[in-house]
Amino acid sequence: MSVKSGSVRTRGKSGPPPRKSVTLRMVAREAGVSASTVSRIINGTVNVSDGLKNAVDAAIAKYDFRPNAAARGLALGKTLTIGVVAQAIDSPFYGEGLRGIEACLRHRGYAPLFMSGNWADEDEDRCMREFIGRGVDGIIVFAGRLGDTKLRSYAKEVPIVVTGRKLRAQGLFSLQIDDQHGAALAVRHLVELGHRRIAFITGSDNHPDALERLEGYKAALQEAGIGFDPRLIATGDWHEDGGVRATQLLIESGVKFTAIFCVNDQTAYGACLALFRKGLSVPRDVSVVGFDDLPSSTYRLPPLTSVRQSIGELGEQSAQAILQLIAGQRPKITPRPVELVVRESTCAAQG
Amino acid sequence: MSVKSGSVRTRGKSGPPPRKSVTLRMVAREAGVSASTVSRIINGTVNVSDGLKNAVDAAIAKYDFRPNAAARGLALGKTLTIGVVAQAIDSPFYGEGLRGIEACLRHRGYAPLFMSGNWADEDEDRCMREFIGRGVDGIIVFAGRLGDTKLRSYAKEVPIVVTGRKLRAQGLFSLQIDDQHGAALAVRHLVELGHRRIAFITGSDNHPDALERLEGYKAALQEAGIGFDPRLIATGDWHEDGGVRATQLLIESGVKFTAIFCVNDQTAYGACLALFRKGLSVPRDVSVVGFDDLPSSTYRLPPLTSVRQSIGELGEQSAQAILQLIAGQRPKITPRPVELVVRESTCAAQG
DNA sequence: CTGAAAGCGCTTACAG
DNA sequence: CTGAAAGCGCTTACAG
Repeated sequence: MSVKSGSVRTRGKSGPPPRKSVTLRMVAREAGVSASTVSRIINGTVNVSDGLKNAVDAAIAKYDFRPNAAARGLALGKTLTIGVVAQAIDSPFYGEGLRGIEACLRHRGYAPLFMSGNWADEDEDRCMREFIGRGVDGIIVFAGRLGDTKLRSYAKEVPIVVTGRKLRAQGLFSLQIDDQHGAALAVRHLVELGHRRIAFITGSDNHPDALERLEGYKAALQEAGIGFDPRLIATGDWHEDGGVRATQLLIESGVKFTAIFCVNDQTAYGACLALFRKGLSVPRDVSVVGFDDLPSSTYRLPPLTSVRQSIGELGEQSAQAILQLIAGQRPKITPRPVELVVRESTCAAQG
Repeated sequence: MSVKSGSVRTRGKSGPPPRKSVTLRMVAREAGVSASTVSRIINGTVNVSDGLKNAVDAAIAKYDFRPNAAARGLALGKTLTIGVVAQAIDSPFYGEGLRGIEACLRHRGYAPLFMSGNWADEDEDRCMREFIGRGVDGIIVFAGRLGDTKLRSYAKEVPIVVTGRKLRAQGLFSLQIDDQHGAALAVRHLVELGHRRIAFITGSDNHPDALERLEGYKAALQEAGIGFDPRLIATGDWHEDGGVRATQLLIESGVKFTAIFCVNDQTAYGACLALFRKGLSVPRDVSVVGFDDLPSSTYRLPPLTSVRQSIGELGEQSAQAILQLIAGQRPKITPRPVELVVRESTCAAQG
């Protein structure tokens, strides 16, 4: 933090270069018209003669003029910026969603402002306030955990789109995938392969998604006439590490199982590693199914069977929805249904 | 895109809620002082009596006042925003870097504006212009590929930090890791394990990082008295898929090898999968080493031996550097040296 | 069709 | 210590 005297001495020279901004007025003077006219031409809110348009375009090009976004935002009351709350920007899950959001937004002249909630309520709340202070035109809460009440109240200040809830309100839209159905798909697949002792590794802290997936697991079991055995349920943390630990516990508990359904792919990666450490082979000894179908699941050893939810697409849809909300329309968007992708981490039960 | 008549009818009601912004003046009136004073109190640029301060704080709290960032930016000539150019936001490599950047920035009141260059010069260039138009206070080009000349010219308009180059100039700072040394570390490790036929899968399009790593590979080989065999060099694309294809080609070419050094971890993941498909076991039949040491490499089967460069830390350092540049200081930051992390994808050469 | 003027909400020399 | 005023760069009714 301390500044060496040498650099103090030269600070004047090493400082930031003078940001000589080109303004609308300079362009206007060059083109021989008023700033208003240039503004209108740029925004296409007026019809002008080709000659005039060319003159203005030339002036813009000459000065390499780019309108000041802050000034524009102030005058317009909007910033062409969308706040995006995710839990962690480095996470295969969020990464994919953010890519979808960015891709969609960029085509419409909007830019995303990303912030991480770090799986903590206070952090997520801070993100919201920061976004509102920055005057974003809308906020996307991607797989967040902020309470519905809080969300509803923020929605009074700025349009909000959330994923993973049923919540609807004025200026608030939510997009939800069918977790329960997806989980049932996974378990049915295992049942069809002859598995009867199927473990489930859930996520931490009773997250709604985990609860729904557990319901789907139970439903599919019941459907197949298999009794629910609580000893087959272990708790992870949505990350690889939780999958490793939960699987170790499962093995050490001595309970018998020939397959594991994991609450998400990262948990499944961990489960596979724990199995490997115990000398168990996937799928020969234990079949494993994940949920999400992250891009990297194709490249796992063995490639992972998983329930696909197109997170990238969900991101795109969230972006579309927030833009519609901003435009004063009610979004009519439904996420694509989940589907099972069978790869090589599952096979028929032994014997 | 079309709007159903039903929603048109109710548009007035379903539109965005009136964003009744609380302004400095309202707070000032409430507190019985002028806007100037409130502004000064908020910014801490003045000493006031406790009574006055409390009154103002109360008024701020009462109205839940949050200064308008656009107005602030316009008046101050800065936005407290840093543009970050990455190639893809969904990528384990960039994800880790962006997390580091975000974490560091947030503590200083700055927010990152992310955009993806998509490995395309034009896209990256567009990001730069967009950022400048939005008046970001600085730009971080994280593992970008924009030409040095272009970068130098942009640096005249706004402070820039780039990773992966030697480039230095007024308002420009670069952070570079020692690719060559890292590659040599990997190959030496393989040589020590008795490998003599070591393949190298490089990245696409002669990216400088790939070139440097190739140099390191050659140097370590020479050091060990092993001749360079061009048939052992294959080209990937920095992604899993390229690793798969390159490895297939290597195998099908009939050239003998007992180890593969990959230009990055994702390529190594692909190599492992291709090996698996051909019935070859890692590390028993072929040892594999990656570069980056992505978080997920710990959880691969088998856990991957890799050259660690702390990308998250590099992100943090870039953020620190850009902040220093903005403050008019010359950054004095050096990335942590790379190191080899030995896991289970490498073992002694057979026979 | 085009320009002068006011205004977006904040900051900061400039005077008291 | 505090307020009135000007200014940041853009947009847009309001008049010609």
